[in-house]
Amino acid sequence: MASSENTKNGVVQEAVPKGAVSDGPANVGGYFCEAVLDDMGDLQRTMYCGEVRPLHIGHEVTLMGWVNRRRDLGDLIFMDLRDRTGLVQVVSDSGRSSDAFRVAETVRSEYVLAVVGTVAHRVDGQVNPDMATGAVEILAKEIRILNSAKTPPLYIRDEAEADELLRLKYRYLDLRRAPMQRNLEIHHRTAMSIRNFLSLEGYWEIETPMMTRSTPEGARDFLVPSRVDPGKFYALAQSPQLFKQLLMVSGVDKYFQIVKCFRDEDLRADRQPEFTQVDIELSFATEELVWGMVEGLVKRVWIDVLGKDLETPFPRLTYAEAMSRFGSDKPDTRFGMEIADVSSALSGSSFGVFQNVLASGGTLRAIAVPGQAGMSRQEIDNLTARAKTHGAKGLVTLAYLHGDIKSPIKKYLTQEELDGVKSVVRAQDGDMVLLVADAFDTAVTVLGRLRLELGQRLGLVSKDKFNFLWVTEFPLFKRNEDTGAWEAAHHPFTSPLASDLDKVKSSPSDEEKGQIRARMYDLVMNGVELASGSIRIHRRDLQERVFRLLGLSQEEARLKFGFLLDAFDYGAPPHGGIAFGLDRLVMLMAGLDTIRDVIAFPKTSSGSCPLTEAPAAADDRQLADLRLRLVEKHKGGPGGAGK
RNA sequence: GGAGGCGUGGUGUAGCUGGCCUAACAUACGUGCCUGUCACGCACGAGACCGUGGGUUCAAAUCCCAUCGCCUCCGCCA
Repeated sequence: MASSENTKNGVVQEAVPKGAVSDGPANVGGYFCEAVLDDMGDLQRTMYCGEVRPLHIGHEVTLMGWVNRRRDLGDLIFMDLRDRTGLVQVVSDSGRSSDAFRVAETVRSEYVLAVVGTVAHRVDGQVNPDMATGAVEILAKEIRILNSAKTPPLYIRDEAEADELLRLKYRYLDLRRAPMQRNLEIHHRTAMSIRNFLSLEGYWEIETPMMTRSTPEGARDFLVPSRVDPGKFYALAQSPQLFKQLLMVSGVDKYFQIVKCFRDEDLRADRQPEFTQVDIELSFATEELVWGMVEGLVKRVWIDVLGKDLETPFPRLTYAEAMSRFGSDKPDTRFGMEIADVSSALSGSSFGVFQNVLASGGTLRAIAVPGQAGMSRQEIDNLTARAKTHGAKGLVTLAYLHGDIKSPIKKYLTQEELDGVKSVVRAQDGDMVLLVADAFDTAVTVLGRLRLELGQRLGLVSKDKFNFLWVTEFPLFKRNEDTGAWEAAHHPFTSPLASDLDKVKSSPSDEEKGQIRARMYDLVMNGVELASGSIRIHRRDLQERVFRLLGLSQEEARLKFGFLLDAFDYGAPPHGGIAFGLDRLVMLMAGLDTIRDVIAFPKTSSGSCPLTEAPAAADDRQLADLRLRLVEKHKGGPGGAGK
């Protein structure tokens, strides 16, 4: 092009702020400004790119899409045109249609085109077996540039190698990539499958308020100041819990909602401040009813979305059993290495630490790590350090190798005791036994975490397994480590187990409080909590009693939950339900490690959105409307330049 | 709130036991050539002062301090 000389000056750069994507010289001096943009005019898309097949050969088609790649061979130009269905090759040569060819010469990556052309067989030997449309190509008759594009700051390729911050800033480009489109589709199809299933089962989808009142317990609320009533705040709903219970009182009978929930807590790979729940509630519920329904639902989703069947019913495990066997309330059952109680095998041991722990009500627990008896000194030290960060005071190792045993405490143990441990933890020759002596909770939690870490590291976790299970009979209350106060383990509306009801009715001691079990259940898959629910309390007297045990005065209870208690006075049916983390579910189905990849516009781990730059400051006028004044953020203590 | 990792042309990385770095490689981008490419090829070219601020030093991308951002984990998430 004649103007190419002038475009070389790299003019643009100086105007572009650092860190911004620069316009390529051609984009600026040349095509980007000069490109003659066409109108769709009377053109209508006749099919999608990825769906062209040999059966369409000879047909004239009109395709619309983005230029994925262009291969310019001089008098022959190939372009891969992309839409959400995939790619198809468009060919333009100087001989066939010189108009189309002239346009093709000016086209660049990510330009938006309308292509009219004939579907043709590829020339002999030029079929691309790696492409769904690899047997055909489009002989371009007309090419219209519907829009030009700057050189994108990320590659629109399947393999994402870009920094995630950049991907989030240009999310609309990141989402052009096929794997991301696939994730969005899986998300959509999962939601559709759930809607269909529940709808057919007689559940009504009902919307509940996002702006509601702050709940005192649980996660931190996102607050929304009221302009009309200055000094007062709404809270963004953490879950529709109370509303769905009220809907049961209303006689809705079966409710569900695919709903955004908000929690102002720190983020993780699988935690976002706003996330989507599948919230379900039904009247006259029993555990069996809920579990059966959920099993049917999950089965349906797996078939609809993944084309795979699941075996139901799912195995069940009580909380107590899950803790003692796996050291977790969400055990990953894809591999063994279960925790064993070696207390009685070592009860007579002369090792002082064991004696002390046992005497003070503690326990000795162990796992056998397969084939790891030959672990190096350093590996053992690392494991011990890991155990300590998880809360253990130490870690005892027993290496069973070639019929011999290597252990720092070998001299304190008899052969009988060593054999006893080996048989209780079901260790084979060549295994490394890890033993923690501590209070029950600490011992199993530490070993549970080591079990997970080692299972991962040793490749014992098979990626293609989906191991579902129900964890049941959770404790109703748990103690807050910091304050010592009793809190609801799930939420305060969870019904106690009938057999533990007498403990609720009386004035239980702390020990008894800790023993009260709840009609609560979690659906766990591969070590991830997928759903959580319970049979609720539906009677005022019982609800008030539970509030009291949680340390809520009658006054406070009425202030915060009066509307619920009142509702219970008017014929509340027994009811219960469950809530799924939809994004987590989709993440697991898609085989991903982070929930961000299945959410179109997620937040970074500090809660910001690089695309919109939210959160952002409010201007004075907004603050004035809300009668809010900001307090200066004070920097840390007096500058201790002591170093 | 705490711990760890990362931050170098548009992108992905190397360099980071200080001087051979007036920063390398790949890719993308631009120009030219090429009628069967499909990660097209070939040639030429433009492009970063190394997140930011301060310090140490004759000398810093490289060491130290602070700070910002991203990621992971712990706490937290009824």
